[in-house]
Amino acid sequence: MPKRGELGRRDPEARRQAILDAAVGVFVAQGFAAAKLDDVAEKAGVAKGTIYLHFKDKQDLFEQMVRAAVAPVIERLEAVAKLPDLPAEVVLKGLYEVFRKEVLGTPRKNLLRLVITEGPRFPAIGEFYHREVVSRGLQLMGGVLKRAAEKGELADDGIARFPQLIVAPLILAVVWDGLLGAVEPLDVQGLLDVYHRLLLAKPGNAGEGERT
Amino acid sequence: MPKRGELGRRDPEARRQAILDAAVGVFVAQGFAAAKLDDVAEKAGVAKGTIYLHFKDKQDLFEQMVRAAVAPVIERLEAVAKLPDLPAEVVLKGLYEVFRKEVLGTPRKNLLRLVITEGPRFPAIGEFYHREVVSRGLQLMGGVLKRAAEKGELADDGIARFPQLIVAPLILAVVWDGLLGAVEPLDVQGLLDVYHRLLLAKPGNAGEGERT
Amino acid sequence: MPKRGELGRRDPEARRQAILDAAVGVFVAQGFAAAKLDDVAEKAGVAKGTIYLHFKDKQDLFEQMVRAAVAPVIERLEAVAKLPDLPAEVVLKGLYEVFRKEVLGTPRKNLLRLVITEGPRFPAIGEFYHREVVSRGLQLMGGVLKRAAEKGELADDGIARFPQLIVAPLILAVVWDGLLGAVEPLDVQGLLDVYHRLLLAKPGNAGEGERT
Amino acid sequence: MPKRGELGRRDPEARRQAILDAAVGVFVAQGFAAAKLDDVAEKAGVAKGTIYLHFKDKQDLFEQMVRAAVAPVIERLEAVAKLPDLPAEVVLKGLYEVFRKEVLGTPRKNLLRLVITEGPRFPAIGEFYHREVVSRGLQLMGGVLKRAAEKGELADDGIARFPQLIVAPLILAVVWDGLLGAVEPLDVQGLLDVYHRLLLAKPGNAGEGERT
DNA sequence: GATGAATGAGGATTCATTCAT
DNA sequence: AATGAATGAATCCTCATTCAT
Repeated sequence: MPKRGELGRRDPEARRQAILDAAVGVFVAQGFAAAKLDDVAEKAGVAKGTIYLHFKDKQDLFEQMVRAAVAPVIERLEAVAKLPDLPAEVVLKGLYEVFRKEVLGTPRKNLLRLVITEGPRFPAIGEFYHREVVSRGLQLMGGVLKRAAEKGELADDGIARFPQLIVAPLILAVVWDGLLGAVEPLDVQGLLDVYHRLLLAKPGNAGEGERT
Repeated sequence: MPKRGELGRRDPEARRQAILDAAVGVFVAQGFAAAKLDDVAEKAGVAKGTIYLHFKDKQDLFEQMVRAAVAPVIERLEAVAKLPDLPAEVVLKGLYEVFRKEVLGTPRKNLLRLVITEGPRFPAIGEFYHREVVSRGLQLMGGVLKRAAEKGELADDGIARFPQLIVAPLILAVVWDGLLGAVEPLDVQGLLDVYHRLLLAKPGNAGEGERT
Repeated sequence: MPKRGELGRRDPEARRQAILDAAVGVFVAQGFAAAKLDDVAEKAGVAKGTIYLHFKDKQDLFEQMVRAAVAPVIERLEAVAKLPDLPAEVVLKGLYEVFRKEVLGTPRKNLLRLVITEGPRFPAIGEFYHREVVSRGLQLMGGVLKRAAEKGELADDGIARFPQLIVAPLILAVVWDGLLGAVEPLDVQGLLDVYHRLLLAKPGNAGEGERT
Repeated sequence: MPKRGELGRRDPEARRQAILDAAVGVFVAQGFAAAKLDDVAEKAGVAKGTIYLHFKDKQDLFEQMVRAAVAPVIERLEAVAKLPDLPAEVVLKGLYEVFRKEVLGTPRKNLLRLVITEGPRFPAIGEFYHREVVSRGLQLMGGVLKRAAEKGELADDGIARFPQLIVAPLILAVVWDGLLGAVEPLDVQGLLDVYHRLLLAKPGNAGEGERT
């Protein structure tokens, strides 16, 4: 939380970023409609008017904030896409591991929840998110699963037709955490372990997996 | 959409219900913060002030609306709980079928999404929802799964430890529909079919590797 | 300047009128852009929000205020139009007399100046003013002048083609009063007397008129 | 509309003038209150801050802008004042001709309207305008008219006491154009012709009824 | 109880003015 | 001097809540 004036007048990009960072926090905590730009400004250490030097209005700030926050995810996806073909086992393990450590264990999960929450009211966000994240992710996972299916590694070849299934427990975890986390925490690690086994278990060898 | 005056002046309960019904629509469409009580009143065919005769304030209306809307679900759960033990196969099939037809195919899905998205800002809702729906549902599914596991019907006995998994694709479907449904609709039926197969063990490996 | 609460809740028309009355004062004093609705509300003895129960927004208030303020003028015009044909001499004398006493000598002149001032930025006002006041007035004066011309009462028959000329010294007086009145007051009575004589003087009898 | 940088950095006077020129356009189009200094700066090809190097604040810019814009008029008046005495006939004809061609037919009329409409809120402008333009103009016209009256050229000698009357149809034309020009254009030429005839005595009654 | 006009705190946005560069 | 990013006071407008009828 930078204090007023710490940001050099010279670096507009830093200011912009400070506003975006502050916006994440405020929008996540309050939702779009209830978020106050005053709060964003204060948190960013800038004056109210400054926000409007960088963003057209509240909605623009919101959308750009989502884009900026999602950018690293996109980069990751692109990086992964360039990797040589990896076995489904490895990809899944890595995905769940990364998600658990770098999303669920961090405030980042709140952003995902925010997208889920506000997306329906912001078509632009839905489209952007689909284009940049979802369709790329599906493509990637689709490829991995198809190869796995061909090698007979999947418990059910139908999985390859629904790469979304890979992500289902992650969405569940995020939603659960937001709604019920305070009442009954979820053992995400355990859940993902089971799910992972479930996806890859060959018929006929169910349940043989080790558990931590 | 009842018109003003159609509600008997004598029946406060009908008025209350009319307000709740109207509230569902408005809150679902706008979210809590952006919802206008003016709209609720108009939709309910009631004067704005009347809302305050039945509900303490906007938040109270919201919470009671969720309770009321969730009530039928609770009843269903209770009814099902009284049924004799049914095989997992049947229960799952029925659950997915009902969900697909009576939730996803209807405005009701929006309510579930509303709970998911606004819940985090309303602890009372999280607690209520957990107490009345989630814990009961888990209990129910837990029992079904445990029995299924004992009979070796599950692809992985770990599933019995995470009844939440049963619901994961449903949550996915609801979230997808809200965020991406307009861009790329999801073949829910196909998805659930695959998932259903995935959860249930293939013939030939029944009873293997029981643990516990 | 009614005080808050003096207006019965029951009489919305009175409130509306109070707001309009207050608006005249504020808009006249500040101009449209600089006028503060807070001031209007305070002057009208109502809360800010109340204004919006009667008027869509600031511009709507402005336009309706002009309409309301101009209404009596329109009525007058209509009343005069129903009168039997009067000689130009009488009509002119009456017009100048009324204008001097009931417009120039009162705050009403400020409203005329406001219309002149803001009209160009509010086409709706220009059109309304033309339709309701100007064209009717021209019609009226046109008839009077035509008859006068036929009877040879006019100094120049061309006047009948430009009924606007009747009004020229009145506009001059209003404009002068606003811009220069504080520095050098204008003897409107004297000016109008001369102008009156000028219009009606028959060629050949110039200057024979008595002066008060 | 000079582009940034075209103005010599060396010539502060040119910058000042560029700002004044831009200001005319913006103030005329929007009025004082609604005019934005951002627009002035952009139009002048200057940074917003630069305005404050030349003018104390918005009001100062406005007042100086009026002074600058009115300056040529003053020069004209002075030039005319040095001319030998001309007959009223010629002076009037010339005045109306010049006004019609160089004011009404040009954006300059907007400036006159601006002075008329904003003047009342800026006493300094009223005083300045009176001192520099109005009183000189009146003096000038007063002289012309007095001589004309003595020669019996006026339709009514009273005109000499109200030189303002000369200008009444011009004010009318400017006001009409702003308020009603879009709805019903005014035949200024015709109007002025009639008025001109009206002011000047018909042959045959010259010299009658002189009064001091 | 029911109404809906009235309230006024609250929040998004604008823009004259300042000031570090 | 010139710049234009930054400021924050000012203002329109909304809407949850109240209350006289």
